[in-house]
Amino acid sequence: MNTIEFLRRSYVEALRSVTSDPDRFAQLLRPTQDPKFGDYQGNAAMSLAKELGEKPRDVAQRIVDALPLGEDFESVSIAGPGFINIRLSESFLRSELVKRWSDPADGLTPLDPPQSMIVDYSSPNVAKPMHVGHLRSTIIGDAIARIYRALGWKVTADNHLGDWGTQFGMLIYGWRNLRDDEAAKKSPIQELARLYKLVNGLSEQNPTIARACRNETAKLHEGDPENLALWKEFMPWCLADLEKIYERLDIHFDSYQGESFYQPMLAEVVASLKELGIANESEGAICVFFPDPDEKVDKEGNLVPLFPPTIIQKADGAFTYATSDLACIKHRVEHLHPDVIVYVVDDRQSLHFEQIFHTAGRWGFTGAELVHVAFGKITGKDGKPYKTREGGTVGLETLLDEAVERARKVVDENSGDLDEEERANVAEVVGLGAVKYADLSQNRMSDYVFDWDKMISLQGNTATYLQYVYARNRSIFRKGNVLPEELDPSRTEIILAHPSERALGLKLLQFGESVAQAAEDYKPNVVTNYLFELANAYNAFFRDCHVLKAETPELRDSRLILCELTARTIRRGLDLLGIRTVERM
RNA sequence: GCCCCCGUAGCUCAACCGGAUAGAGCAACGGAUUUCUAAUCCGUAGGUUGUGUGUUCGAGUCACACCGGGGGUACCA
Repeated sequence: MNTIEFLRRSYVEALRSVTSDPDRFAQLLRPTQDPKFGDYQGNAAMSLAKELGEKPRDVAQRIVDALPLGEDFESVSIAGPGFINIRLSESFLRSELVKRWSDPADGLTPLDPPQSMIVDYSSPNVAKPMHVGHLRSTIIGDAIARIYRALGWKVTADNHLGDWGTQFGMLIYGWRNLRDDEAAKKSPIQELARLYKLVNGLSEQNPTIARACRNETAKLHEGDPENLALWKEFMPWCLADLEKIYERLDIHFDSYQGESFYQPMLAEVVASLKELGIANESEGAICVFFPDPDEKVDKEGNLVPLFPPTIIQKADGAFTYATSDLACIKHRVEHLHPDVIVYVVDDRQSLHFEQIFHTAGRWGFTGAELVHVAFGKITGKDGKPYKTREGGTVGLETLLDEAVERARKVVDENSGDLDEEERANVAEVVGLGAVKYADLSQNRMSDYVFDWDKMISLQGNTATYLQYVYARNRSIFRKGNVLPEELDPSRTEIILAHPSERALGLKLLQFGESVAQAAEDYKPNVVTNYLFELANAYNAFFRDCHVLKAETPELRDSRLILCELTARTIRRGLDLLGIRTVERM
């Protein structure tokens, strides 16, 4: 159980003496911002006072009187207008830390009740090189999947590939007319990549080629056997190519159900929506309209719809991505029965998701909660979308290479004692970690400025800082010739006498509630904030409380236990974000 | 036109569905090194939270109106 949940149990009971709805006010229990106020504060009295017509401090006093002081709470006091400040007892912290030692989940407690979730993220177009624009969805989506999995949910990570688009017309055209047989034999993926680039360029300049490509795409969509055969031949190559980069990023999907997968269902979707009167013909296209049930009107007295209409079948008969997304919801709900479906897609598609979520609801697919986890764009220092110096899009692979290269430079400058192989590994872990963490540590809604120096710089809230704290921590065990397994907090008393020891102990016990918070809001930056605070608490401890030179063997062991718990928590926390650690750096 | 998102220190960002004196990092200045890894740490300085009204015990957070930036808005995805 999370520390705050434990506390809340007593708190709810105490609230029962002043309100019939204690759970609502128990939510107002939270960690204090300043340790001088204690560990947790309850803010219920002020708002309750109003309802009861009493003075806030009197209400607070009644709550405090009902709280069981003793074993678990060292002090409970009233401050200011009616804040209830709670300080946990050392014996409570100690016994929780002992439990934590043998907890394989490192203090993460399952979200109750455990449910199932589909996380839809990354979703690149196959056969086109991945670029910086795919980074956020991929990284944030993976973190959300990892976090929910760690909290006991059944998570399906699904990559909704763009595998049915116009790029295949170009590939088919190129393959037929411009293929280099030898190159194709040697590396079909590279040959496809070359052809895509080539034909894409050609068709921009040459309308005849552009038309030919569109024609090949149309034939594919109509089920032309030869084009379909080529598509089937290309797909495994494309997937293998994607897999390479996912492997490097340590990102793994449970399924790859892309646009092509839903293609056969689209006609039926349109038919069904028409039959139910949800979709209508308008200007030759089949559309879903969104009339406002409240019938709001504008200044001219015209009805204002909730949203503009969305087209599910174009006048030329083609389906749209709205159709595909609706088919996808239907399929997922009917076959996978998720409780929640999360779409990690950039903010610009907010309207689209509002439209299809609303439509799905009217269509009767209300079983799953549908969530659009939106995020802003990546910009350069000038505030404009991140581009290469030449103005082109930044390839993802190039970007990762540069991250590792930059990390390598720093490693070479600082870690002369590591051999070549270890340095390369450290550079990889640090470089990729920097890229991921820079993204995840930011509130996802705002645009974020891509800044190499800040990212790889090791001060402040960066992955490298945490990785370094971890490595220094491990160094203590090497230096002291101690194996963590040799420690045993059931034999060694954990001592929290120094304020820095106590603060670290408390911070360790707040891991679970932070991750739960991050999950609830789909905000990985809550985890990064926590880890940064934990690292700072550890640094203060490291400064104030010498471990190996502790005054007594008991104190030394106690501090080693705190070190080990910190290391585990950092490792686990970074793991939730898809970031690795190294023992030395 | 309408809708959505954003606006917090010079810069990059936090602030846990209204809580105590708005917190970090960078940059600046000052300090700590025969080290448990100085890639770390400590201190100083820096603010009318875009503006204005309102709601109340209490507002960066909520409401309304403006200002500024970005995005979306029926046949691309």
